[in-house]
Amino acid sequence: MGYLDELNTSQREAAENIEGPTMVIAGAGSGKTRVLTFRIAYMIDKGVDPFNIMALTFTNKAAKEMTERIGTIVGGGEARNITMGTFHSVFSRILRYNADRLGYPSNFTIYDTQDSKSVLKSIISDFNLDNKAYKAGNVLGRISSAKNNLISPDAYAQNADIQQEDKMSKRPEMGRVYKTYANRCFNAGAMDFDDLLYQTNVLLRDFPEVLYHYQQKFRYILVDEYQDTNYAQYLIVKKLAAVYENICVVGDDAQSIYSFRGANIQNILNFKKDYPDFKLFKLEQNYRSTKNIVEAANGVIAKNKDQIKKTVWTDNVQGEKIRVVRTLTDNEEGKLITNKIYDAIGNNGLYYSDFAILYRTNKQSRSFEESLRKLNIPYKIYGGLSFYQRKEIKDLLSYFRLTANHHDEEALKRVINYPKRGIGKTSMQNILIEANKHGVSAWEIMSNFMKYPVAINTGAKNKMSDFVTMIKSFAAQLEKIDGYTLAQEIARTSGILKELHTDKDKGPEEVERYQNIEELLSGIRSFVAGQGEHDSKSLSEFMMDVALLTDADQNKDDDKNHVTLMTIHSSKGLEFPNVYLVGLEENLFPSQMALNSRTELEEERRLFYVAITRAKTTCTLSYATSRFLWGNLISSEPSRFIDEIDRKFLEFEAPQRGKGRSLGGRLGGAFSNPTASGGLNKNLASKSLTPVNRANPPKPKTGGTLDLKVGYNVEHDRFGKGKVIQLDGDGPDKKATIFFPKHGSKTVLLRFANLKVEG
DNA sequence: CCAGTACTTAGGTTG
DNA sequence: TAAGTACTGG
Repeated sequence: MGYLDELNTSQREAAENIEGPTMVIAGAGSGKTRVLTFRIAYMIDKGVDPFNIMALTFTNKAAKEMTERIGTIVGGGEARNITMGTFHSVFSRILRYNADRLGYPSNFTIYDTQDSKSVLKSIISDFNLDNKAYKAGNVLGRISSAKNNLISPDAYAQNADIQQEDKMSKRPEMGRVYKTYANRCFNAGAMDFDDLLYQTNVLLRDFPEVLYHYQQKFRYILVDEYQDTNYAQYLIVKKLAAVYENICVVGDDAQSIYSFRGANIQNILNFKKDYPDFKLFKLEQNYRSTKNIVEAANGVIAKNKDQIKKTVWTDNVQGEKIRVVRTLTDNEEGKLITNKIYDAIGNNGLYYSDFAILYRTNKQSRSFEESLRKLNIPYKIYGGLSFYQRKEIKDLLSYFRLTANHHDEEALKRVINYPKRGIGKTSMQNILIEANKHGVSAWEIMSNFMKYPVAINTGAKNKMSDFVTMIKSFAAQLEKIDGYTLAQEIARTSGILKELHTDKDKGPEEVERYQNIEELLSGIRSFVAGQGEHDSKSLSEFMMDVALLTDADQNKDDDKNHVTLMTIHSSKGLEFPNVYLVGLEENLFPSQMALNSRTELEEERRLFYVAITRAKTTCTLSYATSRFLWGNLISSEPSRFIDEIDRKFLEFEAPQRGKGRSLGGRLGGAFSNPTASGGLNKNLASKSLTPVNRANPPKPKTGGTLDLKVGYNVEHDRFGKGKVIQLDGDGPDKKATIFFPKHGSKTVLLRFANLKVEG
């Protein structure tokens, strides 16, 4: 157990106190992960069975890091038996195992936020609600917070306070929407992210034997980032720990920055009430940053009223002062910071990866991105669209989802007519209406036209039946062949691969799409390979985890030596030698939206605290006195947070010479630049052209509807020459799918297409 | 069905 | 400004 010698006194005490309720308040950079991992290692050394340990984190990254670190201490074999992961992944596994008790299939789909919003959009439109008051995102937020507070649809509808709130925000039908949403998800065999916590609570509440089982299994429970737990998470942990009370929570109230999504600081305070004889450990020595940085940050956070008292200190060197720089515009800010990084690397031989640019809002990344590119500095912007959210990935995954769970309605809607197979919106709408009428899935209707007569034409019915047959043929192989082989077959047979392949020679974006699909498939291949040849995994196994994966889980071996650009929120838990904290302006940071209440402002201040404490050696703050906002140049004042740092830790940098000149050049250019008015003229010109085109009367339609056959060569006004590859629909709905060498294959309505048939 | 246009809106984010 | 959605004409 020599590894314990690597801990300081309070770290060691916290790690060794493995019995009974324990709370660890861990200041920034105080070695929190180290305590957690050593604590688990110590437990195992003391004879605790790894099967009895559950460790919960908030991000996949944290879970992965901890697994690896424990593995190096106690050995991978032991580490594997610990139940470790995010709340969502750990409880999704428990839910799958017990799904039948709740009436869900064990292979239930996990709807991501996109799916959830799409369900809500269709409900809102079905109910004819005003989609201004009922924006899918807002409605989902409302439902999400209900679920996180364990309020069922029925309880929601009966709660007078909630009804009042919804009336005030012009959403009186919220209760009905929530209930319908829950029903549709259930009928689709789908849980959304919040359900994973909500339904776990239902499971533990309604099935005492299940609760008993997991109480016995998880005799030792650890929770990381406890300040970020919401009520649903809090209650799960409380119930599971109720018998043995071997619960250890680790967190830092000063770094609570997610209250806007339901995190509740009160959970830290409740801990005292729930476990009066708990032991409290404070980790106050910072190993990360210089004295200047630590003390400056302390001074800032001291301005908050709500906090648990602690004194973070460090033995590290005094270090440089925090630099404050001012620029005239946001573009100027980008150039200046980028130049500083360029110089620092050139003069001191540092790595690109020693630098991070942190900002409050994603859109601020633009000016830095431009300047970094100009100087050829490698950078990576974190955040934004993740791999798994990309259209082509979601499309293919939808086929996999549908194969595993036929009732998955969002997957069905996505791919029923992609690639094009002549199943239109109206036909599908009729199916969905029928499904909702009977309270069954759309699949149920489509595979049982005898039982559920629907008024759509036979052609569409036949095509749907073909689709059903195709998916069923995939499903028949789910447990027979390995996941990679099946995934490949689905990609091919469904037509997705072909669809993207015909696009391939079009442009870089199309090529990228194709590459993404290849990347997904190769990801499946490595997942499936597992240990040996005989235990290769199935596609259903892959699908169980895929909804919970994020970009960080992709083991890409790309170059790690780059400047990091990210929001302060996503920087939590990370550290960098040199941090540039940009856009320190009133109404931007603190955000304008946080100025209404003390608690909101305090959360912004904690965010500022998190930002400063990411820095190990140097920290630079910057602000611009004017900034482009939605097309307008607005002037801005320096953030109050700069003033909140004691002057003795700051060094104000004189604005650089020549800056005024370059700005003058820019503005002057904009005012006097002939292209500005030229551009305007161009717009006017193109507008005045349109009526001229319209003046050309459309040619009268020839009888193309009648005698067109597959294989004919035709000519289209816009797409040029092509060959008919498919014909669908009748009368006015008659349409042709035509392959145009220049534009790929298109489907056109014959009524409008004005095709010329070539002799 | 496709493509072009008019109109709206704008935070932070994990799973 | 930029991006996304809803609408409209062929």
